[in-house]
Amino acid sequence: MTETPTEQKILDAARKLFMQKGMGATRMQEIADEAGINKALLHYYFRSKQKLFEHTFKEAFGHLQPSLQVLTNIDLPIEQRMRSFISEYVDVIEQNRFLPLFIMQEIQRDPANLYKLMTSSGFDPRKLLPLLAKAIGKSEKEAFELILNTISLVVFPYVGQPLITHVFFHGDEQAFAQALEGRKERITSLILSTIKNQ
Amino acid sequence: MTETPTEQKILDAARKLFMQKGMGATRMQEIADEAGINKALLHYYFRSKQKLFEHTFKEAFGHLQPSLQVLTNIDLPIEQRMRSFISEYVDVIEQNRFLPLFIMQEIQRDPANLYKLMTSSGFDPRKLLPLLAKAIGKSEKEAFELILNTISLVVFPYVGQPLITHVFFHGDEQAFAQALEGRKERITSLILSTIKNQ
DNA sequence: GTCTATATGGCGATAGAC
DNA sequence: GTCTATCGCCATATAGAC
Repeated sequence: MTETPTEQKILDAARKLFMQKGMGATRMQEIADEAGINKALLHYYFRSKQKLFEHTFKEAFGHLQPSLQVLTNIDLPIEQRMRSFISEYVDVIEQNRFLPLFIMQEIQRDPANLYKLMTSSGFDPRKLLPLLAKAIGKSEKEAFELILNTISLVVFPYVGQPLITHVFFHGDEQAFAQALEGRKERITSLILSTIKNQ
Repeated sequence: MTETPTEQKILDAARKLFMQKGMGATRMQEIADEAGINKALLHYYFRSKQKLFEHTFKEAFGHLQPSLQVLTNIDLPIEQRMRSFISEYVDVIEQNRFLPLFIMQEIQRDPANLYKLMTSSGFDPRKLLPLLAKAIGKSEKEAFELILNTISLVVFPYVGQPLITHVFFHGDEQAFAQALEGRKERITSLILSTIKNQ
């Protein structure tokens, strides 16, 4: 802890660039320039690009955990849980735009590692299905579909953002952001409509 | 047309590897090995890696075009159009499992190129919004959300498949496929419920 | 058309002075 | 701790023999 100013500058720069361009397309030189320091210093503080990336990623991924945890809070009614989950999940993504993309990539590369990352911070999605099934009074199959639909609706727009922005907003990212305003609430309504009885 | 056997071998190898690993992570050497020929031959038939990639991508992406076209068929009622679109889109993906991932990667790499690819085959998503807005009797903003939600629900499970299979089905891909059975119809119902008046 | 050998350039990483 | 200079590798691409 208690990071040095330089270390902090590096992390800020790395986060920003990884967010914008992803790990593969980001050059160490760019991070150094953005941080206003030399390329060699990156390797002095973090041994490799991979380690630097993992560091910034874990930091960001950790922010998702609270929103996942809320799903398992059986003291709240299911409607409330879903509402909070969607709201917090979207907020975190908005502040860490590269997270969905990274997760997509990591899903293809090593899904087991990603699962380990989740469980190691105390959230096991496998335990989620029985919990949700009971809460909605339906089968685990339907609980699975509930969570699948929710994540789909929340995450996809951000993964598709470059194309969506280009096609529908002529490259204007602010217009894209504006189009997504209030989407949290609309998704919530749509999802909740699927768990009403009948 | 009438490709030479070597050309065909290259295309088969390239398609397979690009789909599995993406353009950035696939090496020309790997393609040559998979095709059973030499690296230099790749450049003899296709001038560059970029050109080879675009060639295979266009081929695969072309399979999606018919399902997109059906959206613009104003002779059909909107409910029918959405139903057919979802059904055909899912069918194509089921038969080309890596296509969503392929497209995801291209979205990040070069969205403008992807858009050009769509329009060049006669489908312009920009013209879709006014069409859909009229059909559902709502604003273009709501038409945008309609198409966004639909694609999200259709595509996401396939992009997330490796993680989903690992977490919820302990690696059993058949169980995953089974869980998605009938999803076409469930998505359709959900989507159609959003375009009913009020 | 197909191969071997090599040019060319970029990037991550390191050595070593200060 | 921070810098300059450079190494070493790998990937795309090309030259040229056969």
